[in-house]
Amino acid sequence: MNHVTRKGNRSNPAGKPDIRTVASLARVSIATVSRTINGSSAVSDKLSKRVWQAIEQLDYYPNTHARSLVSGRSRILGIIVENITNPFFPELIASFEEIAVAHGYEILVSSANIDNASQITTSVRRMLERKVEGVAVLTFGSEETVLDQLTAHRMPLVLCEFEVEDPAVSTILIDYSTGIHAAVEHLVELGHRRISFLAGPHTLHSAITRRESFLAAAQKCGLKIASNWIVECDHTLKGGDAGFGKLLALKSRPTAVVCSNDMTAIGVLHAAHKANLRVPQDISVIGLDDIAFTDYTLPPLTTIRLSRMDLAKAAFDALRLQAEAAANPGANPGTNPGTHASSGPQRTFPVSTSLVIRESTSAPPA
Amino acid sequence: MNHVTRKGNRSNPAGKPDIRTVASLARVSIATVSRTINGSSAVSDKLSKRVWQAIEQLDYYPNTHARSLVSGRSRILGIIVENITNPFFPELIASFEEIAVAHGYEILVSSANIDNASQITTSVRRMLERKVEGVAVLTFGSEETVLDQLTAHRMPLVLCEFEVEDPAVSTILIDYSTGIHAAVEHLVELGHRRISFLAGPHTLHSAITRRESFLAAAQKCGLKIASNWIVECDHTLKGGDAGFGKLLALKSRPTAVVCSNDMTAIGVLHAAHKANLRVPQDISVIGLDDIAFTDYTLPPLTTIRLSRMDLAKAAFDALRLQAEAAANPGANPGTNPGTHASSGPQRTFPVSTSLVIRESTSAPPA
DNA sequence: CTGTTAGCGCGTTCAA
DNA sequence: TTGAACGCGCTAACAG
Repeated sequence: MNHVTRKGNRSNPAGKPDIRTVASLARVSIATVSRTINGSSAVSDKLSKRVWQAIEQLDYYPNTHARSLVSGRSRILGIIVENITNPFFPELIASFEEIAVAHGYEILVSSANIDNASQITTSVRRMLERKVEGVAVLTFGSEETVLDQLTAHRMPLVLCEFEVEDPAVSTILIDYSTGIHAAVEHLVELGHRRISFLAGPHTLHSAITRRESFLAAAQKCGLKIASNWIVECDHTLKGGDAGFGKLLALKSRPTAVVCSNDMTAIGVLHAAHKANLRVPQDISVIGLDDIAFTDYTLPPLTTIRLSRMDLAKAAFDALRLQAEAAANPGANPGTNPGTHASSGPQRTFPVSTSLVIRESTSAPPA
Repeated sequence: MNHVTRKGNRSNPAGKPDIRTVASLARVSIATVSRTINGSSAVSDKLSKRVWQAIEQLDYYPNTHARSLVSGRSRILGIIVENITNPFFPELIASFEEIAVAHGYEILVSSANIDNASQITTSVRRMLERKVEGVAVLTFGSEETVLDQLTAHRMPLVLCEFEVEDPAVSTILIDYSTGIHAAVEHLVELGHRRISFLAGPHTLHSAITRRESFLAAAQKCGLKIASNWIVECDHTLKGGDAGFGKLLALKSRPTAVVCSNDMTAIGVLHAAHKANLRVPQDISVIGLDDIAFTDYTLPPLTTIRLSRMDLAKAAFDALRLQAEAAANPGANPGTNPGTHASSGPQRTFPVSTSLVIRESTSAPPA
């Protein structure tokens, strides 16, 4: 404790400006300063102007710790992601950060490995200690462990592709169907009939959804998909490489492959090259996510776009709704007055996907 | 304010456990609880055990906001990066996070565009408001603006490749020479004599250092580097693509190109493919950073490795030293007692580089 | 509309 | 060694 006791010393010229420093310079009470800053209650123009002037003059900014302590609101949102080496996640975090900051929230990022129990315990602990008002669990499906720990503390949450009874848990529902259906249709129109799917881990809800969307789309297009054309990978470069290797070993090979994410697809590009297969002349490849790199792979990758911006916005909206509701429990937003039995505030948030055609798809070899 | 006034209500069975909740359960004073948690002063084994037991039983964890408020230490470190689409930075952030968390610090990430003045003002403001104890400015060189604002607030800083008088500013000195020299030597040994360098922006200190290291290495190897073989790019995929385009227009083309970073090199791979040049048969390419993707480019990229882990550790060490020094000004670490005129605590931190040979380099065409 | 006052949860003096 | 009391900077009651 290095502050000399200075009870009642309202000028404090040396150190950082206080709310009291501002108050005395503006010749008002600290309450008035607080009110003008927060706009919590009307302040006369005259005083308000004096206060803002003092704030500017002193380069004053409020102490968020004190603020959080007294208000019970930290204005921090947590975000947990996995596998930071997939560029999709940094881009997602950046979008989330941008939106949150624009709305006056801070973010606390944790890139824990979701299957490492001690890591996720640490992650949860960090969120709890810093008193985040909600957590976006953007691990795309393997979130059971983190879920238990967080819901046990009544933490508002938003997840992907996984609906939960808990009223504090919202869900982002990504419409993979549209994008994946467009991809399959695109291949069929090019003349492909034999299409493979390199799936993600069966432990990820969204990977399962992606695979099912693919199968549904194939069926809709009247395609028969041999079961060994569906191979489970792990959403990494290496996994895509290895997964495509399995496809190569088949006697009856597909002419096109749709991948559960772009990393897998880039791995496939790599494997195809090693096998002296040209993309797209010998084999067509489609990814999913549309990360920045897909414009610069060889060849540029046709992919199913999943907007980071949309996803981030959905996550933020969900969390803010929860945080705001928790802050003023009386408001009861989202319910018509009079229909008090209605379903409460919005808890599912849709995000769409779409096909981006580049150069990794063409007609199959004759 | 949703807490019902409960002055002196030390049991508080419903809500989150308090330090007072712990104290009463352990039948000690709150001071004793504080002391056992922080180990600030000796507590008898008997009481200490009772306290820890109560903490566990209640699943208590301290309120960091209250802690920060009273202690003046937030235990938060800021990190400002640019261009999050370059995978180097996410990997760097993840390493920094891991180290910081392991040492009980939280991190506050900001991915502002350094040339956007309002964005960086926002970023600085965020750091200030949350009372971070130091900021790692890992934008690799274009940090003047952020620097002014932060040093004006006496914020401890660590930068790359840019030494500053201010005793609160530390510098990470990356030994590019060794890695770049190894790269040039590698090319020379393969038989190359005509080597190009695709530089980074001249506004980045580290980009300048990289270029100068290249020129020095070339000279050491007895190479003549035509001035139009040095082309300034911008460390992006697109920039590398365009930069290589300029090289192609030359009558006297180089047989190898060293790039200021991996993103540039991947752009070159792309451009070479478009120009029907085979890598490495027709042209050799070397990157810098060794991001995860370089293992999966076509062909896998020979590159100069700059360890994210080392860099993150250097940044953390620098900041912690500053933060600790600021917390207890009496300690005077890093000076021999008796030589009170010595230079004070460590302020420069070295990081090394090394060559990683993959498949994008070979002998030049005959 | 404005000021006074209590106390958010905790670290740290000072006495005992 | 331990405990009582104070105050970190701020917001939210409550008076006026």
